[in-house]
Amino acid sequence: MAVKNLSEIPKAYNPAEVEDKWYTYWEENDTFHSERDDGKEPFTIVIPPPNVTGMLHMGHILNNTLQDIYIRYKKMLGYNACWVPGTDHASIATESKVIAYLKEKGINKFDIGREEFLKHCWEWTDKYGGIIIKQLRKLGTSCDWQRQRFTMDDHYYQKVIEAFVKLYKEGLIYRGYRMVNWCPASKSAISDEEVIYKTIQGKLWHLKYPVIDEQGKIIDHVVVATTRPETMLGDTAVAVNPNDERYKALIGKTVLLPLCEREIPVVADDYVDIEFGTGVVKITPAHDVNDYELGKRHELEFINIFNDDATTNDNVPYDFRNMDRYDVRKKVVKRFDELELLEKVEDYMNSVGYSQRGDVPIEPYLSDQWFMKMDDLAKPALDLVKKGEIKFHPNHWIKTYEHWMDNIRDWCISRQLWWGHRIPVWYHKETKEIYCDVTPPEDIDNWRQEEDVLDTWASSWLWAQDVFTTEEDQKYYYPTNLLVTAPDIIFFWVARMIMAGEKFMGEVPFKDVYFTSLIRDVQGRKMSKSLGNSPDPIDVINDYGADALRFTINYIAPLGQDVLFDIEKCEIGRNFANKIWNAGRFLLMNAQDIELDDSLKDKHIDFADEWIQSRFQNAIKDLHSALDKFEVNQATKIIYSFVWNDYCDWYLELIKNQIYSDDKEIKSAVLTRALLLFEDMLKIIHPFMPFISEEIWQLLSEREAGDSITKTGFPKYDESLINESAEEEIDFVQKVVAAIRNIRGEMNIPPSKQIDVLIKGDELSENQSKYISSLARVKKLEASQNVVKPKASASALAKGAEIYVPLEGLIDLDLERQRLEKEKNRLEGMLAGVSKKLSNEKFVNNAPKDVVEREKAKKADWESSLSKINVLLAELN
RNA sequence: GGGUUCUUAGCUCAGUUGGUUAGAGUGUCUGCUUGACGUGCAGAAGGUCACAGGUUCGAAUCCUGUAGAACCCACCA
Repeated sequence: MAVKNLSEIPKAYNPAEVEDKWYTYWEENDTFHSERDDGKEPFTIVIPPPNVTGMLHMGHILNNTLQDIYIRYKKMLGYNACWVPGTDHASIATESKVIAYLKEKGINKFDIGREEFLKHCWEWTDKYGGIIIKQLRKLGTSCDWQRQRFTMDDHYYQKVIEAFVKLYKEGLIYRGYRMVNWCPASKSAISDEEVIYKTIQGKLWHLKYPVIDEQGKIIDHVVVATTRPETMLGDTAVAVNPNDERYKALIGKTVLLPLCEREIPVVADDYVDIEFGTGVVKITPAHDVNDYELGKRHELEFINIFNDDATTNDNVPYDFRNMDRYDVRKKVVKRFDELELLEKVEDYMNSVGYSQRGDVPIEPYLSDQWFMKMDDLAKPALDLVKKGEIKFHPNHWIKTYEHWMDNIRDWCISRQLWWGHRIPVWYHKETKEIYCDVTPPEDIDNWRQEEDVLDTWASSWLWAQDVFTTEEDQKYYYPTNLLVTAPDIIFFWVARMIMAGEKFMGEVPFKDVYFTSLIRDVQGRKMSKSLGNSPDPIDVINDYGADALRFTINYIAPLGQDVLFDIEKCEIGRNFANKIWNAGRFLLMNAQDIELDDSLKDKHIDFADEWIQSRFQNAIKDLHSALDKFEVNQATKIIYSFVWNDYCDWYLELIKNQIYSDDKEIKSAVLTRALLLFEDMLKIIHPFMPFISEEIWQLLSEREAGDSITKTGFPKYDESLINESAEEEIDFVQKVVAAIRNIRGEMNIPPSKQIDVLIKGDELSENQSKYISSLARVKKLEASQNVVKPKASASALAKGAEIYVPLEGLIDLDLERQRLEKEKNRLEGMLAGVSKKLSNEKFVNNAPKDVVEREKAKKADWESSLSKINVLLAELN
């Protein structure tokens, strides 16, 4: 083995120079492509498809880094890892963008017609659809780009239609005239899940309605309280609670609806809360969900007063027509005031449903829509999760999922849009007969196809199964293994994919679901465009490097809790990358002028080698365990502390003597081992930081064309390398060195000044002396049980051994006394605790034996230390 | 109204079934041109584990309650 000849390795790692280079290399060499291979077990992930016109944001970074970690990790473990990327057509989101774009050019979609409009949508998709995909490459994602899919691909489109037809024929999809959530901005129905409730400071208007007798004479007034006075134009009743003593006489009477001059009944219904407002409710059956139900119970008239954009229609009095709903509100209130029918206006905090996409208040609206029956689909999907066939991480999401599934209502799947999967239903022009199939009716001229398209989620719910375009592929890769997604789409997507998997495949779509953290800013606010608190990940990558961003975001992201992200936190990852870089640089620079020799790797071994191997095996073991439990931030911490603390801070320092040895063979043996371990270390780093690990791996020796660290195996855990006695020995060295450094620090002894050290304790091995001397900068080191403390010296304890540093002329007795007093106090405190425990009979009798034994050992240990400290203190005086 | 999660060092967070001296990063302070790295090295200070009860020989950890925070669901005219 020979390291590459390096004229100069830059002092600081420069990610910008290496990242694009390796991504191109990986793509050119098909590094991420997966083919069916029956001899290999697949590990499959389907990407949560971002909106085709979307831009990468911080949430995507966390999400996709996690997927990439698992794909690269599993690939290195020998699985046939396949990560299918793609995008979602995002029906409503994309359509509104195209509409806005056309509007600027003065074009209305209805003027140009469906076909023309869809052309614009496809142009838009082609123009912006590649952006997020390119951005993902900057992050280093190892997606199988040859398998890139789009929810409007021909094959996928066909599958969506087939699913609809199947469910329709089974009676699970039906058409109905129902009250739905209407988005006046997109002029479409939306599902319950697309309604976001916001708490809004509003008002409660108290309106007086005249009560009339049979002759039409006003005999009284009732006062109704409403947050939406404009809907009074559609009122067809007034309701009171049947048990409300105040209004018993009113039931069955008639009210003359002001402005409309319509006579409407007073009905009695339990729905009315006696305590709330005036106890009298105006009923608008066509524009309120509760009023709708009440209207059906009392067979009231349903008067729709709005057009599809929430302007008033011809069902309202002439003066109020063709006005925006909020203008009508003002006008209605004003007129009531003029008529002296406005009793009062109160401030009122109200929860208002907004359209998720349109960001305007939704309007409950009666219309013909398509619905999917949920009960039969939800039950098995719930069972799969409850039985553990699909595992949620963290698993508390099961409760949320269960609650939703238990209370699920039918899903409104039709959208009054054009961009999407058009519902495969045709209506006979004459007979009104309904035809539903994957192919249009033969006598197509006699039929009219349904105008509506499907909800985006009624296409993406097939994602896990239909990104595979051949039966063989589907059979091989499905069920997928892991889904990584944000919890905010648990209902939209996760739940429905589980339903679709069970319904169409008879099998779970994935075995594990990892719900990622939500990324917030340092103040804990959601990242949003309007707040401007969402950094552009591409800027962050340019400033810090993709590896740094990847590592940082996982390092700070706990499983299941929000992440408070700040760009400056990327210093964690950048510094770490730089640390790895410099460790490699150090080894490579020293290996330049010698021959590395694999046959030397078992020669001149000492316990530093055994120690680091043991530490490394432990790290591998812990890493597997953390990743198996989806504790990815724990995994990053294992890597960080092994690389930084064990490998760099101690191991490299311990072997420096040998690296600088004049004996070429020793030097060669030590460097060979250090580099072999370093190479293994790069492999465990690779899933987390693919670029820098590839870069250095390629520098370590001459590689074949197309080789990649990605294709190497993950280092195998080897229990025989666990070496507890080596760990013990180095632990002692570390403690002694730390104690001496502490004395140096506290006594202000400059690092450049060499000191003598005496240790009263067991004699040291040759290696131990060597290491302690060099790491603590010791001139003369002596260790034995016969050591006597020199007069003017500072002292400390380490694992029972007494350490003396003679400081004639340098020692500050007060400082030394303080140091020892501090240690004495600490020991006394701990001793008091353990003594109390051991003198408690109940503890001694009840606690497990090994716990009691441990406490006893502690006590003995501390007592011995304390007495030594006391002697040292006495000697000071 | 129902539910979920959370409250540990100045800040951000670990702390696995209750049992070592409650840890890390960052920030602060001190020292360091030590032949990889100042994006670094060494050292130090800093915590009544939100509060109150309870269970237990023993609680940051389990239970109950209180206060506070975030989110989800339902929804109030």
